[in-house]
Amino acid sequence: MIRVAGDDGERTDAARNRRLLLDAAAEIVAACGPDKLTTDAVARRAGVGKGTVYRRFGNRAGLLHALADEAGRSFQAAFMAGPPPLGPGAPPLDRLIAFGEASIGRMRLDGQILRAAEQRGGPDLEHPTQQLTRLHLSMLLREIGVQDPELAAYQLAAFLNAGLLLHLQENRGMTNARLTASWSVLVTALATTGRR
Amino acid sequence: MIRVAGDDGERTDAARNRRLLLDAAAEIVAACGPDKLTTDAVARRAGVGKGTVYRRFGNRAGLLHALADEAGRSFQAAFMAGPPPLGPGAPPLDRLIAFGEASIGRMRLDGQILRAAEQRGGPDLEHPTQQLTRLHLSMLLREIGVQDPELAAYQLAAFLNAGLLLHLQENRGMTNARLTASWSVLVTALATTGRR
DNA sequence: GAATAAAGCGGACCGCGGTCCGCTTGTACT
DNA sequence: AGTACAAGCGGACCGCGGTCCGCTTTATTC
Repeated sequence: MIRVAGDDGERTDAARNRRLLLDAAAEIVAACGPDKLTTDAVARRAGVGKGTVYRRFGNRAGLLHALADEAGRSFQAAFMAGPPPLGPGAPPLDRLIAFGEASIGRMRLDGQILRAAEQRGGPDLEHPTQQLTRLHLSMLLREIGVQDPELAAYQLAAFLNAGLLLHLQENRGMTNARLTASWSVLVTALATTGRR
Repeated sequence: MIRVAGDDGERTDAARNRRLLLDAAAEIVAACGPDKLTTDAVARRAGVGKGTVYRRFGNRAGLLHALADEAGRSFQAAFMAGPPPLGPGAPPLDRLIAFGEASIGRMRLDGQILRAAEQRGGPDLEHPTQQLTRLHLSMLLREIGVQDPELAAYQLAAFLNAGLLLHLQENRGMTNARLTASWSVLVTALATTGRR
């Protein structure tokens, strides 16, 4: 088995079908919203069988996650390697505040998909994207000197959950300014008092 | 229409069926766990039609919620009218800490049902029980003088979410002591720095 | 107790997520 | 090119949540 550039162990037809499915899914979501995305419809539109959806993505949520990740890749790049205060270079507390602000602002655009990707029992806590978010948060929290940064990262991530933020924005009419302010208060409080 | 004691507008047969269904559900959960509870099975066991389940409880999650509420009634009583520090009489920060500790400890017993009652997109944020929790939290936060107590209550409640806590306990092996400690740090930080 | 309206009831039915398994296709080796 | 085999594929199939609608029971009025 010889592997070539861009190959991650996938057969060429499999890779092609992954793209077909992702594109089909993106079109359906754009047209009807994530709630209307059925695995049948996306398979039909992609011109493949339904089994292929599950082979590639595990389940419906996996497909949505893959979609959300494509949309969120630039966000990841921004907080990992972009300009401060979101990216490296700024003090950790500033980066935390910027991260929350960016996460909240992002909801208007990608929130629907992110929420749809969460399945019963809240977000997939062990999904790579979630892990990356928490890793980032815990790194910043550790720099600040917060006790138990891993667990604190879970706490903070729980509030940045798409389902919650969208609910607050849409059903409770909370402005992004208010959400951001409350986030700032929380992380500032942790940074000031929650030291080791 | 003459109403008698205990009557909340339900016809007698309806009330009887509600009890039959709740009892049947409790039995199934006790025997097989909440994941095995199907609406068909509970209807069959209660000796009623499936439509009745939906007439009484709206959906599967509603049934689980009703079940969880029965189990959690004593907890509600404890933090609303029980002895301090959980109940009234203690300083608000102490009550907050006690509330988190009690919520965390409660998971071992009722966590399964509480998690099962949460549906896609996290917990039912507007369910009366959730509202009561947040009302309690926001009251204590307001006493302390925290900015925007309503929103802070959402933040704190997000961390006390059953799905998250159970995940941390079961899949990440976190002890209740560690969870409680982190909760204390968080609320103490808010109380110290997050003032208006 | 007869009439009547409303509330309740039940189970057939539907759509969707997810599985399964026999068939096909791509890949590596000769 | 030929062969062998793993990987991929597709769509029939299943179980469950949720809806719908014609029938039954209950409560009220006269």
